[in-house]
Amino acid sequence: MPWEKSFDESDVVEKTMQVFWKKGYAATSISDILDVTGIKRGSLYNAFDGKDDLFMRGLLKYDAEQRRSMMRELESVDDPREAISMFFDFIVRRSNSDSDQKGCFLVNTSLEFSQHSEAVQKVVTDAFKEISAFFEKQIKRGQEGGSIPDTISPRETAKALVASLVGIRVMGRGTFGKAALQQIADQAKRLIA
Amino acid sequence: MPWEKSFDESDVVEKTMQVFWKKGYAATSISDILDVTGIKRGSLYNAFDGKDDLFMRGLLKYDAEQRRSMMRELESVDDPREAISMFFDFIVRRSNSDSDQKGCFLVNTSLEFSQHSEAVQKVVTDAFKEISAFFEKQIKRGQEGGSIPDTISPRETAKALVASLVGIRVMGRGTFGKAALQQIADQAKRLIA
DNA sequence: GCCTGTTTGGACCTTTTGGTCAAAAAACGG
DNA sequence: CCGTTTTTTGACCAAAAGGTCCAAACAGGC
Repeated sequence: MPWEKSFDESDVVEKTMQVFWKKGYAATSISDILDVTGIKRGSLYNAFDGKDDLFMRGLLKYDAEQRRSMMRELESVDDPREAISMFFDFIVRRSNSDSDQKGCFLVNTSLEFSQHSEAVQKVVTDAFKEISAFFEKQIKRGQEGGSIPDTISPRETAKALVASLVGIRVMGRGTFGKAALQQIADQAKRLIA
Repeated sequence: MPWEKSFDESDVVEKTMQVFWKKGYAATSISDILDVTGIKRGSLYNAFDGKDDLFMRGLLKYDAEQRRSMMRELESVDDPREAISMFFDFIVRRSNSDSDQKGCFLVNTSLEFSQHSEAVQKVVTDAFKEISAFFEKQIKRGQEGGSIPDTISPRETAKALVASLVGIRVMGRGTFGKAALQQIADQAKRLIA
């Protein structure tokens, strides 16, 4: 059994993810990836299947490390109102602390829609569905506990919260200033007030 | 004085706009534009400056014909609450009636952020600022007339409405179903209830 | 220290990219 | 019907795209 790779495979995926995240799929070239990873062409194609493969891996990594891990933390928050509130604050903080203003990789990808495979599209839509389901669950919990009014519709309000979240992610790429994002988040919370 | 162009220049811009709108800047090639317009390479470069120029013209056309013209109509609506409501319904209808699910050209462009010139970025940010200002104005009018509660902040609520709008436009590209968009819009309206 | 099987580097390939150019074609004034 | 002026056409270009390939470099087992 001879030899291990000299480069860290997951490190390459990480760096590749960053580029796709920032520039999008179409605007990112293999040369860009070579530059940022320091790896050589042959090594890349020896370890991965190509551009699509790299993109998918990056997207899955993002989904696991950013979205899923955050949601796992929030699942353990007792107060459902607080869980939703923290979700928004977390996203605002994330948006405002990224000097590259890359936004959300999932949102960005959802707008490159047509140029992606069904598999990629599924990752994105599933992610949004899960976020929506999370909000819905928390709203129901809040209604049971009496902290959220029974008059609102859990499912529809959940979708509205997702839309606000997406809006924050888009506007966070430069259209509005930093202060605005928190303001939007605070307004969105009024939907469950 | 000899000869007029055999092709309709504004027709070329229209068709070009549709392609950029649907596929984005990076994923659209000159050949795509040639195909969809039926024009030949030389003619294109004789009439326009290049890809960037075409993109800018398309974006300006969209802004004028879609966003500005809609807002002009809404300016003349008496009831401020109704004006805001109609804005959302209009966008929902537009999203749901587009079989290509192209979304909003301005929103799409705002996510291609980094690859565009300052001039393009300005068109986008100005558009959002104007929409926000429109909402703010209507909210203030509503408060003066008594149809919108004084307790809400006009400026911040306006921004939240913009974010919701953007969210609808993004989710309208395929993530959520058609019914969901109207539901989100209806929830967003609760911010001024 | 040599054989074995993998990784590496980079030359190379084809296709596509955005863009140029010169010759041919066409409408107008005279 | 002839020059002038502009559009049109398609060949052409250099650069960049994504991807392939193979000789050289390499770390194990024996």
